[in-house]
Amino acid sequence: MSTASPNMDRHLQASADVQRTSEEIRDEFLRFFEDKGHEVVPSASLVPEGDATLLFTNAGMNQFKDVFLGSGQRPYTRAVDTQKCLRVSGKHNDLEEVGHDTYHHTFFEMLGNWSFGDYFKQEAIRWAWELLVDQWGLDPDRLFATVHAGDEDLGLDADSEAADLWASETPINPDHILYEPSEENFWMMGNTGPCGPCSEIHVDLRTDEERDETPGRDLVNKDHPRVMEIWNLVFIQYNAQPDGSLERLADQHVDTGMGFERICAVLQGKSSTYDTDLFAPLLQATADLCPHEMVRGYDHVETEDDEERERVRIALRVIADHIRTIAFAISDGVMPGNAGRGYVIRRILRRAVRYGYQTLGLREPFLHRLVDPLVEKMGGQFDELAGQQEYIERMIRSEEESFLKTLGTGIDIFDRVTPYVGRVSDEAGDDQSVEDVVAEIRSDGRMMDLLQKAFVDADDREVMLRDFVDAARDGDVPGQIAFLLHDTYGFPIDLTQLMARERGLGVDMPAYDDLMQRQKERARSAAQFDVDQSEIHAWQEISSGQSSVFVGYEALSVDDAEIRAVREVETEDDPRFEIELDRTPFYAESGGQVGDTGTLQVGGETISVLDTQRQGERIVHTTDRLPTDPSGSVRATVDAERRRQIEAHHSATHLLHAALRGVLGDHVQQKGSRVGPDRLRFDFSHMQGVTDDELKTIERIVNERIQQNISTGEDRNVPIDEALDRGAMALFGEKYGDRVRVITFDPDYSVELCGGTHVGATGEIGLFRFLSEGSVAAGVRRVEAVAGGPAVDYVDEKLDELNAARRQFQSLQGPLHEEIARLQEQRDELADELESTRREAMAGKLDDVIASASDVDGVRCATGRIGEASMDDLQALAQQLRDRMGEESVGVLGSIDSEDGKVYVVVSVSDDLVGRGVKAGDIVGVLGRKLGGGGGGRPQLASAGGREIEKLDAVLAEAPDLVRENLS
RNA sequence: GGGGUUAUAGCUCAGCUGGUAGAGCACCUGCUUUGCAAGCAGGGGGUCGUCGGUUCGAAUCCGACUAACUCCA
Repeated sequence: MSTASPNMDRHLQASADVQRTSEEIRDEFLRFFEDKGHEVVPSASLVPEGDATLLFTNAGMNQFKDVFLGSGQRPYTRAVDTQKCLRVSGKHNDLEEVGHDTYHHTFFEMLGNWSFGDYFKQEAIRWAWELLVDQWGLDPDRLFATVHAGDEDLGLDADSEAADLWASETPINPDHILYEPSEENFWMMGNTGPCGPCSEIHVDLRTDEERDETPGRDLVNKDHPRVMEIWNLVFIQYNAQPDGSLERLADQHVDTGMGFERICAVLQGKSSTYDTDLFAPLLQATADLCPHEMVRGYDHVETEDDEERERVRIALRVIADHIRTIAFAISDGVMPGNAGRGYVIRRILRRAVRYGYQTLGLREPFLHRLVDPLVEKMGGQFDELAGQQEYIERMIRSEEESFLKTLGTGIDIFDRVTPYVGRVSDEAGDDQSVEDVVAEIRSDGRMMDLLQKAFVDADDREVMLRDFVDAARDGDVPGQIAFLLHDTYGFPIDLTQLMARERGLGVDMPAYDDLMQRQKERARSAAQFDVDQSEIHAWQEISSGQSSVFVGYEALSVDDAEIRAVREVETEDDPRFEIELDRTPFYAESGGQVGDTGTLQVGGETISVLDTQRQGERIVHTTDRLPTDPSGSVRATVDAERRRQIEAHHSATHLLHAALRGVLGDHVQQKGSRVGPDRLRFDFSHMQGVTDDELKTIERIVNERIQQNISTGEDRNVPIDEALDRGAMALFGEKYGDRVRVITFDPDYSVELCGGTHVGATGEIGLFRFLSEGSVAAGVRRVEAVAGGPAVDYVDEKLDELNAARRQFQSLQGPLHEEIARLQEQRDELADELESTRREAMAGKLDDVIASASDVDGVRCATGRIGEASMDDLQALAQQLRDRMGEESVGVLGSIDSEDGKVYVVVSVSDDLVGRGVKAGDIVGVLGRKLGGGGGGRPQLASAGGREIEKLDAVLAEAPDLVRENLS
């Protein structure tokens, strides 16, 4: 395989005179269908909009799911697109396999043409053939079409309609039309819902000799690497019912998918997708960065060692594949992190770095340098990539750096452990030598520390050391160490294995796998407990008709609403009730704007609405009770003052968003927001902290816009394309229909897609002030701010505080902060002065103590009571005493801390006496016990304390005798 | 959501079984010196993440919280 010449397959090449580039292929596909009345639709984000069941967009149909389900509509009935897709898990694509073969990818493009209740099988089949054969010149003799063979369980006959159309609409060899079972040729979205038979086009890329030997039709759907599916035409014509039966749909749809990378390989006569021009620049750029002489390029790995060459090529493929995934994911707003989508991307990035590090010797950040060739190749089609190139590069770079750092600590730990493993292994036969090594480990504090972290199961140190030695005797790094490296320090297990191999050692994998298994079980069992404690009752229908119509853009109260449904929700605290109305002025929490509160008046009762939330199509009012008679007319009134404050904050958020982009740059993207009545919070992508100067500028711009009193432009029902053309900012992770609401504050300043409520003109916001700026995740900053009344309150509060502070001064010449600094300096000086006077005073007492020293067997023994003194003071004094008395001396000082009700004693012993074996700790220990406490310390200076204050004098009097005992 | 680890000077980190907080680099002052990561002497700089507990005494032991790293889901 590694010796495969890129030109080997020239005989397969569609038309030798035309070698299409990937850009041309993509473009020709889009144009082909555009000419047939299809709307060219941009790829949806890799982050699925409003679909919690899906981590990443993984098929072309994701963005049209709502159309097939009947819940959404589009202004067109025919569409064509290339969809960015990510497949990083699942049975058909194990991440760890990508790169090892020559055709799997984590990121790929899916070309597709779509019919929403418009054309059906006939056109889909005719056009597919026309594009592949007439335009792209594929050899008809190498093409096969499969159709659904029928399914008894589903009660379906064979799709002879499709088979007949292949025969009548195309000149395909009738022998090449094959019937395949449901598992290959029947498509379902889920257990229920839209589904239908499909028809696949396969191509046979084998040599003529091979084809003569075995007919291609025998190899279709047989996982033959050279006989593969290139296009899947799905005919959605049924709706699967819960009972398993199929109902014919009124609207029939076409959903097709053609793997872009694969068709490029076919049209360029390559045997692998990695040989196409899509990957060539990435592979070459990586090879160019590789410091190894022999790695000149993907097809030029100059070594005689076939295994080594394949290892290098695998690494190149892994990196070329992964950089696409990483860059595209980041461009769609995914941040590498330690949870959810971000964690997936981080893992992929680390896998790429690992291959570069291990196989290609790339020890410096390199991935970010591949963004440039990638943008060069794909930026033309995908603006989000080209537009954010710098941001993507910085993001990847900082992620690479942090991983290399992680690797660094891992290597340090590994290097601390392995020498011991190596030595035990070498001396395995000689028990005495092994014991010597163990003794050395015991005295190596940091090694012991590591072992304790690794061997969490071991009851004591001896068990731990024995387990360590057991593994080491076999020349294995213990699995516990490998697991610690992986689990705690993020050091990949295969790197541990590689480095062990380099040192002639192994890794105890069974032990490692066991620990890994337990970690997984822990996580799983913990997840099971995660059920909501609250019990939700079923909705009780009160009346019927239209429901949950939101009228809150115009009105803040409705007089004659009707209750449609109610239910009870039992929570841990109080019971809560939920009410749905036919129409409501209450805004349900959405787009960061919190839900409205207010009241519902039913009959004579007034019920408080505590919160308003959206549940699917329902607008749900949360209340603390239900009306006695829910059938009456309802007067629904929103807390107008609160709503006004929310609107001020929401409009301010839009002004802020625009100002942030203006000041910091276009890489600023909203990552989340919360708009409440009292403050607003706004998260956005930005790599560094926002400086005080920048905040000031932004704040000033927002306030200028407020003062300009720009009236709010509200356009409902704008086609999404038109809105985007106007430069409206759309958010990742938000679901937008085809018609959207656009909020504009000056068409040149702020245009956003938004469903929230706003002030009539910016002047109503009044005032805008930042409260804080900080980080919430790598690359994401959060600012908090206030607007309107709360902003005025905030400024008032600050001014009051300032004024109160200023009033503290009779006359204030300079600015307040200078005055405070001057006072602080003064205070510090005074404190120093006071402290030194206090110490002097206490030191004065030392004179008396020293003067009254008695002679105990030729040693001067000074005892004294200092009065009130803290432990710290007493220790400092004892130190002084020791210094002043010199050799052949012992000092005993006592003091009382009447506040804490404690008594302290400190004993000092001169160095020469310490040399003779007198220890201050011993003396003080005895004294401490007599005071009802304990004590100890160093031989030179030790302290003790107790609760029995009244015994201090007696204890001090006994001290000389004690010293005498210790002298002997 | 559940584990593990870490938090000590501006930076990188030591500080073992509780007993006066340290090193290297950086910084300041002086001396020496034309070159290379200069040399020598002296100096400043720490609420030991925050709060609470145990203890005569806590950077060290225990608990809670915060933040960072990391694994699993």
